Amino acid sequence: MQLRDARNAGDAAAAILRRAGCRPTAQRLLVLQALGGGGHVTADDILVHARERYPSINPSTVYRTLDALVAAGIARRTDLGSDRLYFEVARTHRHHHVVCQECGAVEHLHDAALAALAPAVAAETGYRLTPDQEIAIPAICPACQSAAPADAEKGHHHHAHP
Amino acid sequence: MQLRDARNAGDAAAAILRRAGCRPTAQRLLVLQALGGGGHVTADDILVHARERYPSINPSTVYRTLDALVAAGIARRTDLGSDRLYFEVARTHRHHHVVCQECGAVEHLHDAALAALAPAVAAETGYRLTPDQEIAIPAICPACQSAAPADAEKGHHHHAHP
DNA sequence: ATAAGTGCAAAACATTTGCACTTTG
DNA sequence: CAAAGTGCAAATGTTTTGCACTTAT
Repeated sequence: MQLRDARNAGDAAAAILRRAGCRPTAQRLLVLQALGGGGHVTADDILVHARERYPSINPSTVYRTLDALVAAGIARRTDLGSDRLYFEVARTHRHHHVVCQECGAVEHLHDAALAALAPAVAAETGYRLTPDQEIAIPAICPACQSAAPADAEKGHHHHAHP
Repeated sequence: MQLRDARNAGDAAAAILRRAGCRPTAQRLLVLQALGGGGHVTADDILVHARERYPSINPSTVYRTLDALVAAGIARRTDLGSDRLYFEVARTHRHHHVVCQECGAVEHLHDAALAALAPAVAAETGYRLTPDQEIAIPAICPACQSAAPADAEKGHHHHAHP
């Protein structure tokens, strides 16, 4: 049945969880799987994904699992400028995000691209950039640039989160 | 009584409201006044300020007034990376924000300081920066740099919003 | 008078928490 | 079995909304 399937499919995932001191339950494997796409997802995205295979899973469980994964350094909580929290698999190297204001698409930006920022900020304000926080940069993605010359008001496409 | 006082003190403010097509009520003048400090405040900050002079003012009124002021271009809704919304008086020139992760202090950053950013973002991702969105940059303010060498965990000072 | 603005109570949200029950090791 | 994890229901905190009442013009 579903329980066993989920557990078998996620041998590597189970190991990841164990290493983090978490018991590999079906629910947690599904959360990890939803995160595994490499994209940026909300708790609700994860819940929806998990419910497909495990309908009884509860939001609390998703939130608690995410907390545990973040604490274990497996997941990362990311502010993308909206009112909800986003989560992604933790990467080893720091990166930032460009977020399309039209469709919500998100891309990574190497830390190096912001190299010039720290000195400029320090010079103007004396503030020092934190070495581990990510910066969310509102922007327009290439697809939306060509698709919608200037209709900011109406037809928000909202492609899925990439 | 309070009503008249508030109204007299805010002749210029009343004019601002009228120009925006808003009737200058005591409540709105107080919202404007709370915003007037030039800082970044939450709806609740404004509510607290307004209640000092007008105890019966309601959160809904603050929110509705802020909506109106934002729509009129008088106020600006600003994402400072927290879970609540911040508001400030709209400036004519675009600027960004550095936000101290230790105490919450906020400073402005001239758009020019980010001049190098747009080309770097375009080169790496193809995304184009939006001309009117602000970027919130998490950082550590000078005061917190010297005050707290490395106690990220405990003594969060949380000075008032500047 | 008429439209705009207000207060209140209730709803909408995303997220958190207390607690009893179930699962894992 | 004990500890960890789960579901459920209720609470949280911020923001929004419906509606009847008040105020500004």
